[in-house]
Amino acid sequence: MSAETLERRRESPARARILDTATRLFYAEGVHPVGIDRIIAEAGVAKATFYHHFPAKDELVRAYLEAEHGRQRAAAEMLRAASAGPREALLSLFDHLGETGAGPMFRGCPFTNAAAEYPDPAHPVRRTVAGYRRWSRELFRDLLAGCGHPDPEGTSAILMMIRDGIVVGSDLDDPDALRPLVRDAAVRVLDAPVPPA
Amino acid sequence: MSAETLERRRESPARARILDTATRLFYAEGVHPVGIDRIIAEAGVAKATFYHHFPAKDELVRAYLEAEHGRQRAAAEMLRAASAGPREALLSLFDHLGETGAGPMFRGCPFTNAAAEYPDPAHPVRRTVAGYRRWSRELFRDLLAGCGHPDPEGTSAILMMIRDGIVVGSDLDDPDALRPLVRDAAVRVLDAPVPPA
DNA sequence: ACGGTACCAGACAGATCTGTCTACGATCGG
DNA sequence: CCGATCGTAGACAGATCTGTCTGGTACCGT
Repeated sequence: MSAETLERRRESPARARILDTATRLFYAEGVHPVGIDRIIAEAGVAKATFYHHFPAKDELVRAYLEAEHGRQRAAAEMLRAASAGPREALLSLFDHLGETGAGPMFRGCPFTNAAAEYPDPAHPVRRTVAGYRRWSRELFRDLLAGCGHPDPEGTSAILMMIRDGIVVGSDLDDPDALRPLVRDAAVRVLDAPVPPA
Repeated sequence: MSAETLERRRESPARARILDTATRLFYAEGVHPVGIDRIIAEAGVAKATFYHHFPAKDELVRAYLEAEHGRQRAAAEMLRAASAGPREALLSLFDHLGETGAGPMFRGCPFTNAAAEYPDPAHPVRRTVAGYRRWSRELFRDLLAGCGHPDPEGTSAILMMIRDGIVVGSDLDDPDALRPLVRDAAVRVLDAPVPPA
């Protein structure tokens, strides 16, 4: 198969319709409860077309998560560019997280939600989730290093805890009660004295 | 139906076998992927017996979560009793969380995992999850109030974020790297100056 | 004009799943 | 001894699900 063929296939409007529909349904209702039949019906696509673009449902799940990863990378890059410095970028990342979590369509983190449906850590979907989380943690770490934090490694892991807590809590508890605490939480972790250890 | 009948039914060994098996399988593999047929086969119980004790699968899921809630209540009470004061109790709760997360069978929080499989917030299973989270948050709040913290309300919500971050991270990232950071994270949140707000 | 590719429509196999049902044995209080 | 209850074993209906396959249409580069 030629490179142009692969390229054309990746840009196919049918493929885009499948991926858009899957993104909407997977995020709103979960992966396993949403069947292929439903996706192709709502995308207006034939079954053969679906299996032409995606060899199996799991590959569609992976593509859904990869696309989400791409969107988050772009959003993070925009926030970083609009911020005065690394510390402001970090804090606006958390503000953004709190705002997203208070939106009406928020249903938690697509990655952790998907991971909950794939118990096997060796599964390709789980590896995709792991890749996203690695990127997220490294983003925190690099911004911390950029603003001269004495412990970027450990603090990035603790910021990751805060991040997970915001997305889980915004989904399962009251997101409006959580939102005003988001920046406070990040600042507490950022400005706390690092233990001697 | 008499009160004794209900009591006998609740203590039935067949019911206990069903619940134990369901607990093991639901936690390890998720709720939807584990079918009734598999549960009754591994529990050594007839199908009619299952539907005699549980009107539907969702009720079994609820019972599984309620039982887990009970175990966590007992564990928290033990830790509280063994601690010198509320602050020590709080910190040992987090230590306990980190240790559990590093165990070989750890698969994340049973409640958030179950919630990820039930998108509808009005579903009985989701209400059960919400009840557990309310209890957990109030436990934090009361311990904070007990050790004279100036902002038990907001800080309990931030500790809840840390809690969620520990269970998610222990499942999806490297639990052994996370464990030494757990107490540090809790202390940073506990001892940070409360913003003027 | 022709071959390759993309696409639609839908039947189909084979394997799930939940929940109901029949039929029968064991135990135990009254 | 009798009726209620608890239990086992398993067939069954009805609705899923994934992935394959057939058949036909349309475009596009050569």
